[in-house]
Amino acid sequence: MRIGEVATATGLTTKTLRFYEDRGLLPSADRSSNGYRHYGDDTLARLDFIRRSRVAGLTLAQIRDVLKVRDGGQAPCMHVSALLANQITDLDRQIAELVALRSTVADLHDATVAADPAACDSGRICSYL
Amino acid sequence: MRIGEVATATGLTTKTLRFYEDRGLLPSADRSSNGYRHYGDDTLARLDFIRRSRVAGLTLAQIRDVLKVRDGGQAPCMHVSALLANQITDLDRQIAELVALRSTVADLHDATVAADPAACDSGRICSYL
DNA sequence: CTGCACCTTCCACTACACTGGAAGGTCAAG
DNA sequence: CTTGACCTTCCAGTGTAGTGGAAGGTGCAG
Repeated sequence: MRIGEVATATGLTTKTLRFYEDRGLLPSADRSSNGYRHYGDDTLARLDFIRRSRVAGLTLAQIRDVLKVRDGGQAPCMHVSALLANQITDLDRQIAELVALRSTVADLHDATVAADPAACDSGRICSYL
Repeated sequence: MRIGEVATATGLTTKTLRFYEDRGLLPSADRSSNGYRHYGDDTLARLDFIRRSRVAGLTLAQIRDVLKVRDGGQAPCMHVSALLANQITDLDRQIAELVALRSTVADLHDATVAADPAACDSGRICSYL
């Protein structure tokens, strides 16, 4: 398959496919005599793996590392398991931060709603923030 | 005060202060005859406002707009109130996304823990993702 | 032979908030 | 007079995941 066909089959753009190659998620593609990239069907499975991994919130760098393990002939199970565990820890931290921020902002907003406009001219630019 | 003193007083770097000026959060500073920036004490209040706004998760562009309203002589109350309301909506959306993602990733991780390593060699690169 | 779709590379740009470094001017102390 | 701590400007890079466009080669139909 040429790059455009892979793009159509996966819903990605040719730009993105070249970008993935550049970032090491796809191996350097075989070329026909005219220089066009040429892909086998295994590429579609690989791109679907990349898609699933993206949906799971992994970065391209993380996905690249998993693929590198796999391409080295090793089953990436342990690696993937550890990666997902880290991912969960990260997500919990991010969620906690956002929830705390939400609470802070909600308090600030409540103050703006129940406010005396005259207070606006204190020396702190805005009395609500 | 010179820029270094402001930096020390606020805990920011001189780089950041020049950057804020460039982005319109600080007005073009007065200069001494040698070209050095020269700040009044009101700058500290302004930078503290910027700090509080940053803590509330506002972007520099949003803070700049609030300051522009304020510098125009208007009390930015209504503007700030609307901004905070938007911010809460955004945060709720982000939190919901992260919670959903956390659930997806947790399910994937559970599968890796309770797994049969032999399944790793199916044609999908990694059977867990 | 000309148009069109397709492919190639390379460079720049997006948003965000800085940060690093080069090259040079200023000022007080020793 | 030199050292060192300041200050100035400007350019470039960080990380993320691409996107946009220029300039040019390839291959097939009409």
